[in-house]
Formats: sequence, C-alpha cells, structure tokens
Amino acid sequence: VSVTIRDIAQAAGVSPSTVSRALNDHPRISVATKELIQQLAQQMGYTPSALGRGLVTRQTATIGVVITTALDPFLAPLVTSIEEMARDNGYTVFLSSSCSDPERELGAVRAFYERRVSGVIVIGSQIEEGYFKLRDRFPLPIVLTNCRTYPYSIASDNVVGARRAVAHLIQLGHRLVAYISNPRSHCTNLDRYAGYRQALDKAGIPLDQNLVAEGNGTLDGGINAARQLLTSSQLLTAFFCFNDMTAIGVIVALRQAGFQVPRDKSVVGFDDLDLALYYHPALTTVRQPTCHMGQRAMRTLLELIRGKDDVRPEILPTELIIRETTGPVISSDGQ
Amino acid sequence: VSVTIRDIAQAAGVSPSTVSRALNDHPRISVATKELIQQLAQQMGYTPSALGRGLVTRQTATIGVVITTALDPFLAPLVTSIEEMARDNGYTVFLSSSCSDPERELGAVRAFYERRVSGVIVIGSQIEEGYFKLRDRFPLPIVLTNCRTYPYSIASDNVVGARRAVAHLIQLGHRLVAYISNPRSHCTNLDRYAGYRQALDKAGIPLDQNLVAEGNGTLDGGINAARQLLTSSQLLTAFFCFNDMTAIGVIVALRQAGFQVPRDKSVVGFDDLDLALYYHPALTTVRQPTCHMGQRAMRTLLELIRGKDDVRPEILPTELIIRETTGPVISSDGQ
DNA sequence: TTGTAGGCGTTATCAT
DNA sequence: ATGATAACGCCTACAA
Repeated sequence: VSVTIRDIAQAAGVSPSTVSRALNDHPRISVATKELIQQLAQQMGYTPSALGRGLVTRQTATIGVVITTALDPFLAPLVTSIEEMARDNGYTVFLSSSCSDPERELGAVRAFYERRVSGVIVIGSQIEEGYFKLRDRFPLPIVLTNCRTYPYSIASDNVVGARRAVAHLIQLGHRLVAYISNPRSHCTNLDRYAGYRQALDKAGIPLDQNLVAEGNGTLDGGINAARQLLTSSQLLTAFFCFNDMTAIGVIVALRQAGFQVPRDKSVVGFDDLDLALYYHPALTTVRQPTCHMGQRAMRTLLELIRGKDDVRPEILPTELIIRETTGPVISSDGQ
Repeated sequence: VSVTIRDIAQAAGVSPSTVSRALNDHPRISVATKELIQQLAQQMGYTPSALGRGLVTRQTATIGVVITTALDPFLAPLVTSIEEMARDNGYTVFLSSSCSDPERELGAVRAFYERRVSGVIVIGSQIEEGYFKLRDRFPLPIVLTNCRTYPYSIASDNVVGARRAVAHLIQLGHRLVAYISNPRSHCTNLDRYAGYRQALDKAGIPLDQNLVAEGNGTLDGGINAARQLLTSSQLLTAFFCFNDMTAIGVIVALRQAGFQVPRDKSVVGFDDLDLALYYHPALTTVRQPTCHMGQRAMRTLLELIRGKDDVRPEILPTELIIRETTGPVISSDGQ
C-alpha cells in the first residue's frame, strides 16, 4: 500500500541499494542520481518504514516515556524538558500512560520494548522494587524518577522538602499537623511521609496516626481526605499535602466547612505548579526542579544508551516557597 | 542482544515456525510442544519484536495520538477515553506532542506513519486545511478534533457554546464584552470567535476590535491579555475567554487590579475543567463532552482502520454551566 | 503435527 | 559510482 525503495528503484532504473544510499546521503554516490532519486522519492510520496530500517540497523531512535496519567499537571514541565533534549539528540519521544496501575505500567514498558525503543523513562513508577529484576526481562536502558531502590533514578529531595515544609508549620506554632498521602506514587509518598515524621520528631511531637489521611494526588482526593480529617479531629490546625492539587482540594473543603486559610488553618502543598502562585490564596509549597529532573533523566538515559554504565543516582534539591496559605496559630483566647 | 524465535527453536529442538505457532496459539500444533515452547520462551525471557512481526503482518496494532502539549488539562479526559477504548480493542496508544507548532505536528504524524501505526488521532491540529492533501502523503487513517474542513473530524459545538456564553453575559446587562482568543488552536478559536460575534450581532451590539485580545490558552496568557484590555478600555464589564485556564488568568489579573468578580467584572471560561468547579469563585463556563469526544474519535478511527469510509463529521453539543463568576452589571449610580 | 522456503522493507558488505 | 546478495525477526503458505 505504501511506496518502497524498490518502487523508486524501478522508476529510476537503478538498484534498491542505490536508492537507499541516495536517501541516506551516503558519500559514495553521484550527485546527479542522488538528486534524481530524492526528487522522485518526494513526488512518489515515499516515507521510509521504520520497521524495515529498525530491523536491520537494530536501533529505532525512539525514547518511550511512561507517565501515570495525562491528567497530572506536575508532569508537564518534566515531559517537555525530556522531549526537548531528546529532539536535540535526534530521538523521537512517545508517551504511554500507566493510569497508576502497576500492571499497566509493566504493559507500557513491554509495549516499548517490543517496539525496540532505544530507552525508557518511567515517571512515578508503581513497581517498587521490581525494576531490578526487570533488567533481564526487558534488556534495554531504563531510567526512573523518584525510586531509590534502583540504580538509575533521578529524584528530587522529597524527604528534605517535606521536612522543611512541616518544620515551617511547626515554627508557626502548629502542633497538630495532618499529612495527606498519595499511595499511588509509592516511593515519593514514602519519602514525603518520612520528612513529615522527621520534622515532628525533631520538635518532639509524637506521630498521631489519626492525623494521616489517604489522598490520591487529585483535587477530589484532597477534598475527601480533608473532610474526613475534619470530622475525626477538629483541633488540627495545619495540613501538609502530598501535592498542590491535593492542597487546593483541602482549601476547598476548608472553605466549605467555614474555615478561612490561613487564619483558621494552614495548608502546604508540594510541586509548585503554575497554579500555586495564582491560586487565591497563593499556595505555600515545595518547589521541585522539574525541568532539571527531566534533563537529568534524559542525560542519564542517553549515557546508558551510549554504553556508559557508571551512572550514579542523583537527588536534586527542593525549595520551600512560602506564600499565603500558611500563618501563625491563633491562640484560643483570640477566638 | 535479545532472544529470538530461532534461539527458542534451537533450545527446543524444533523449527522456528513451530515456535511461532506455539506462541501465537495456532490451532495446528500439539499441546505438548506448545506448552514446552511457551514455558521455554518464558524462562529465556523472550519478548517478540514488533518490528519483525509488523513487517510481515503489515499491522502494528498501535494508535498514535498527537497532542499539543502535556500541559493542557483539557486533554486529560479526552486522552484517557481514547486510551480506554483502544485498549478494549487490542490497540496500544502512544502520545506525541506538537507544542502547538505546525511543523512539529507534521513531524509527529510522520513519526507515527514511519512506524506504520494503524491510525492517528490529532487533537487540536494547527494545520488548518492541510490534512486534505496530506492523505496521499501519509496514507493511513487520520481523525482530527475540531476541524470542519476535514471529513473525519469530531468536534464539539464551539460556535453555539460561545454564542450562549456571550448571550448569557448580554442578558445580564453587559454591553462591552471582551473576547480573549487563542490562535494556537486555530479552528477552535475561529469557532468560538464566531459564536461571540453572533451573540453580539443578535443583540445589536457592534463588534469592537479593541475588545478582542490575544491569549494563548494558558493562565499567563489570560493575565497578560486582561492587563492589556484593562488599560485600553476601562469600561468593559465582561470577559469571554477561550478556555478556563485563560479565565483564571483573567480573574487573577482583575484581582491584582483591584476588581472583584463578579461584582465589578464578569468572566466566562470554556471546557469546564475539574478546577472550574473548585476555583474560588467557581467558574461560569461552557462544558464540552470530552469523554464522548474521545470515544467518538476512537470509534471513527477504528471504523476507518476496518475499511469503513462512509464516516461523517460529528458535532457534539456543548452546555453552558452558570456558576459564580458572572453577575449583573451594577448601574453607575450604584457606585 | 511439523519443517521448509519465501518475503515483508531496509541497510550493509562485498564485488564490480 | 553502482549492483548483487545477505541479513535483521517474524509469519505463512506449502510441502512433508
């Protein structure tokens, strides 16, 4: 159904290998035939088959990126920086979503491997420790984000970021600080929870499991978790949230329950989305170096593709951005 | 570097074709050898090459989806519904971003065609009338969204949606209604602009080009456009925005300029993102049937893949959702 | 039920 | 500078 180099060869009265050379700017070919063939290819509507080519060259110049879902605004700058850098290096990027489902994530990696992509980046893996043993099942370069049990992983410093955020709340006088989690991002969630506990520890505040609620990284998840926390413990004064969308959900729930932020309750997010700055009130949050993470992930992957194997996991710094959703605790006599 | 059917054949002491049959559940093969080979394939870590297979079967069971950018939250439900339906029909979906650049969009379609995907869906094409003539350049099924110059296109009724939104503002007493555009989504923008003009026309309000500002579909674009409009025409009382993110940007700019919404100015968005309901104040907006659009696009593509050619373009209805960002004009003596 | 042979579209090696 | 040939991994008639 589509034009092949043989069709062009026949039309030009040359052999297929000559056509191949002409189309690939091979040095050993006459300018005349090269131009003739290129023109012919153009007007015959020839587009090379990556299948045929990939089969013989054993490389597809393609990078597969596995994301959780197209919905997550946090992914945007990360993916964009990956695409940018891939393009600069002659690679095409394809995305595939896992829907935060470990099985589908595996399916996405398999789909990429079946198509023999040059390498894969998995953002927000659900498969905790599995990639170690996946290396012989899918023998291709794989780079993860936020997974410290895997040698090739680019992470931001979730532990320190979370610790600082919660320390900030404690410094403002908050003693009852809730954490709203996101089990869908297993590793990341674990780290942020660890930072949360470290900050409490340091301040001598005992961990209260009733102040830990389960979210899912979305606005709705934040609303539900906040509602649940508000009914079980009305005394808590601050929320540390897995991410910004969760934090916005919390603020919505608080508003619906008649509380004002930050007068009555303080809220901290994570990610520093564009929206965080422009939400009203503007979100206090922890900024991740998203673009940097994407570039580092891509650079590591390129090195792996080129055969460098001495790559070390990297942890990039995070930064607490204090805006308008955190404030001091109002003493009880002020009410 | 990876295991092939010949490796398995050698290990099992059979011919490659027997292995192929065993792996593809071919009827004419003994159960014993089938199980032996399947087990062997498993433990040897065999994963078939889609390159070799696709070359001979002439189909890859893959759908390519071209999106503008991973950043656009409007895309999420659309893409998700496409993925869902593709999965149910045995297809794998890959995403590729065009960054709203016509050249890159073409590159994405080409990349998909080179890999001989079964079909392509382009969401928010930048190539206005080009797909008509692209059909012989890339002879594979292509479905677009929101492009009325192309036979296989799934659109929502942008004209009517925009008209109703602006009519709603006019009914509230607004006479000076601005439109903030988004040239990056050419066709869609044209339609929404048309609806805007129709509503003005119907009310006998002359079109004022000074009330039309250029945005880019993002929050920042909305902020900039609103600032520009506010300096050039302080009398305008309402903004009809290309989409919800633009509308949020407008609200931010209004707040910064000391205006309250909807008391001083009214704002209408488009898309009805999740965020629209939860923003404060909640956005009046035009809802698109996003999931439905995705399903329809995928269904049309599947029909094209299966050889049905009598598909007609569809326009799905939109719905005005009135919330808290629109209100009556306050008469000047009220100030 | 299994093996043999040919070919999918392309590139690479070796002659010419 | 060009052509013939083989090979990449897989599937599928056809033959056994």
